[in-house]
Amino acid sequence: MLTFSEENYLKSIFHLSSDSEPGVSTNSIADNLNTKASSVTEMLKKLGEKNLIVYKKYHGAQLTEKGRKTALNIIRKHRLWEVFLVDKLNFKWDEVHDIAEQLEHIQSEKLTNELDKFLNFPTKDPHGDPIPNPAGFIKFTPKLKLSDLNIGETGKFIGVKDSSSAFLKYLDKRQISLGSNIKVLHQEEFDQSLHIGLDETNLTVSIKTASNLYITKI
Amino acid sequence: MLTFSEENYLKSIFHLSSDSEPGVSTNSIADNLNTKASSVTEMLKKLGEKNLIVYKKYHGAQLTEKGRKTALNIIRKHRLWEVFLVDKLNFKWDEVHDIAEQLEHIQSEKLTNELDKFLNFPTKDPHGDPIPNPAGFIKFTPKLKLSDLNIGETGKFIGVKDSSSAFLKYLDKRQISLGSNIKVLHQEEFDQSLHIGLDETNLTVSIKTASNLYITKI
DNA sequence: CATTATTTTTAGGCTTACCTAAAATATTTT
DNA sequence: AAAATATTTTAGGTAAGCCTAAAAATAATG
Repeated sequence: MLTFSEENYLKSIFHLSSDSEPGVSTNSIADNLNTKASSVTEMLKKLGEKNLIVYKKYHGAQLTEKGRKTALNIIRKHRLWEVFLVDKLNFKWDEVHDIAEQLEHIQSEKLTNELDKFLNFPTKDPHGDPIPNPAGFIKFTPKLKLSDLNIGETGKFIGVKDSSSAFLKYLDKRQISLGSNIKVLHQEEFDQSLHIGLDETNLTVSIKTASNLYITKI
Repeated sequence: MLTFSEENYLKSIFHLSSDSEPGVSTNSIADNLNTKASSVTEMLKKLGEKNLIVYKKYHGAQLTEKGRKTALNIIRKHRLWEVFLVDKLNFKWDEVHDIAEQLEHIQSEKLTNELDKFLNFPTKDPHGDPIPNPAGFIKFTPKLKLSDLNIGETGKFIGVKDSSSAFLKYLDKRQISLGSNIKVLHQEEFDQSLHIGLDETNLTVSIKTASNLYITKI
């Protein structure tokens, strides 16, 4: 049985892990969790003792298999609850994160699995992120950004990098929604903004926006 | 914003309050929450400072209007989640309490109200207990027990006093379910057990069981 | 009504998860 | 590679919520 705090650290370490860098740094975790480096050090020691991470002083943390499974279970719950909130309770995709942050800590395997069944075994959450299965398997799709496309290419919008409420609301306003096909028509020289074709209309998005949209080439 | 602990104390004080006795005693709260009297004293001071209870040293605690509203909101969430678990996720009435104990602390008024709507504004939880409305109004029905009936009288089973998993499972086994009509046929002299008629069958229940079943005369 | 028993509070400790400030280690720069 | 900078850890504190044991207040009893 882990505390909420321990669970949040594991989740943070999971999200900050990349294939390239072996260890997740103390400061990056502190930033991510809005806490101080000294608090992180303390927690890393504890998680290390519980064999959830491998912690080497001054060299960051790496999830063990046990830690990874635990993190993925929390992420599974988070994303299932997000689907519940949007599909069943009429929440918008920009309103669900904070509530799911609370719900992800509810302990009941049966609950998680019954919820999964009730929602018809969804594979993605409302932001396009994949939902791990009960065994902790997660299907990663290569993360191509809209800004990576060449002029003339078309992509299908499948997820967001920045899932802040502000960004999600902005996308709603521009009517850019998950599943849309987006064609890159032209790129401005001076600010790299992209002219894109979306359904029957054309619009312009900044390079910053474009690099927050995940797509698959089609 | 209250902590889980503070919320649990308020709920406990609410459940232990009766019209007759003005204050809820320190020890009864300690028993109810499986904690020690000294911990309770400490918390009562804090809740008093927050104007959630009126606390007089050595004379127990009484909820203020603010405290009562807060307690009822937590109870509302607890009972709505229980309905959700039973009606939507196929849980049995004896499996929902512990999970609802966790879910009742989720903070989001919108979530509570959308859940209420999704469940079609239920008025009772799976154990027959009334669900407070968003304003904190709760409809109490007079609590008559099966053991209060006279021989020959009939009552409708509307709720349980003891909602422990063991008791609920026992009722399932005897096929005594919410809504059944129960007629008191005879009472044994030596152990006060009751012979009752339930649907087309007759059975015997101990006086202890009978005093844990709430009914309305019909 | 004084004595005994029970209940409640106080005093002093413990753990978790935070914090700041100082010390230690790594990394980068010259 | 030595000096400067950045990162991380250690040391020492705080608040919440729990604990045990002792003291104080209330309630029960002869």
